[in-house]
Amino acid sequence: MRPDEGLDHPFAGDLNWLLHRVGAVLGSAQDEVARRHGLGIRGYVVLRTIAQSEGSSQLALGRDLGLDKTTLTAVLDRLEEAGLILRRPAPGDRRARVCEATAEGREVAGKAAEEIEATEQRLLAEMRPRDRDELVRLLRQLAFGPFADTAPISGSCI
Amino acid sequence: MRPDEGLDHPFAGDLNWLLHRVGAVLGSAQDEVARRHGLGIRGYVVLRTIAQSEGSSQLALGRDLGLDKTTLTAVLDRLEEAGLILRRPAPGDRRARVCEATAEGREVAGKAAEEIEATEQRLLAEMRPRDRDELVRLLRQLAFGPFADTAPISGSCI
DNA sequence: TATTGTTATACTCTATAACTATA
DNA sequence: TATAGTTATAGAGTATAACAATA
Repeated sequence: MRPDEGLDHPFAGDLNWLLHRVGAVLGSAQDEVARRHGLGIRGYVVLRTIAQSEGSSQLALGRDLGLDKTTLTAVLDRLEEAGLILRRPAPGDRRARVCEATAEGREVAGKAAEEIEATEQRLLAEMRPRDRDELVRLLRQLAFGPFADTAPISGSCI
Repeated sequence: MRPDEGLDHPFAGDLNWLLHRVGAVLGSAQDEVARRHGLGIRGYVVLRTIAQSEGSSQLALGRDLGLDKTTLTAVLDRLEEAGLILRRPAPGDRRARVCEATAEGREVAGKAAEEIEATEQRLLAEMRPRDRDELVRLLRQLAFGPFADTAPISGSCI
């Protein structure tokens, strides 16, 4: 890419547009992979989080991922129906339920993760690894800094 | 923010999740501003592009912004109904129509743009300007590099 | 009285395809 | 036969509020 590529585009300097445009291309490619594993990208994110965490409640899960509880209920319903997760009453608070991945759920999450990472590598093949890491570092700085305490946003594509 | 903030989060290293999370927080704040001007964030993006360009056809507009034609038709219908744009037959190709902003459309686009930029500055107050510029540069490298020729994606939040 | 989670409703958005008009 | 744009329809996703159970 030429260093000035895209500079004539009306939103070439607009952070929000760039985030959504790059996220849309990467996200739709990864969503396609997730669908081949019987999940959407959102189902994948939720399942993988559950598989990697130790029995967190639904509200805690929603806070971590920026999803509100009604959206999360629908996603968990599908994952549970597919036998990928279980919901158990939380020990110590009978209002809450904690989610656990089943053995099959962990297997699906792991296989999907491998393919989804490969998809990212393929799409980012032209970018220097150092730039990719820097991009992640800068985004993390926002996501876990000033943006960390934002209320859940459902229409967030994930 | 501590340098290791968020590193225990299951998706702290996932580029796609970070893009969507940061985009959701920034995007929903800017969408709220756009709504106060009678637009959504997508209507704002389309209107501003039209206001800054010289009579481009609808398909060209869609290609620039990554929107497909059916989505764009609906957005343009609302902008035209609100008196912010006009659609004229394209000179030289009577199938096509070119879009132009009205005086009111340019005024609304300009005022909304000011407030939307201020919103970004407020949310990014903690980030060094150099880092913000680097973030935009890296995203642009993808958006106008390997991602440039991706087909329109409607479910892209913008 | 507040919190966890579910359900119901209406609303918006999207995808697909069919369609008109023109090239 | 291909392209620019519109319309129709069905499906998915979302937001809001109300609700049950528990704290």
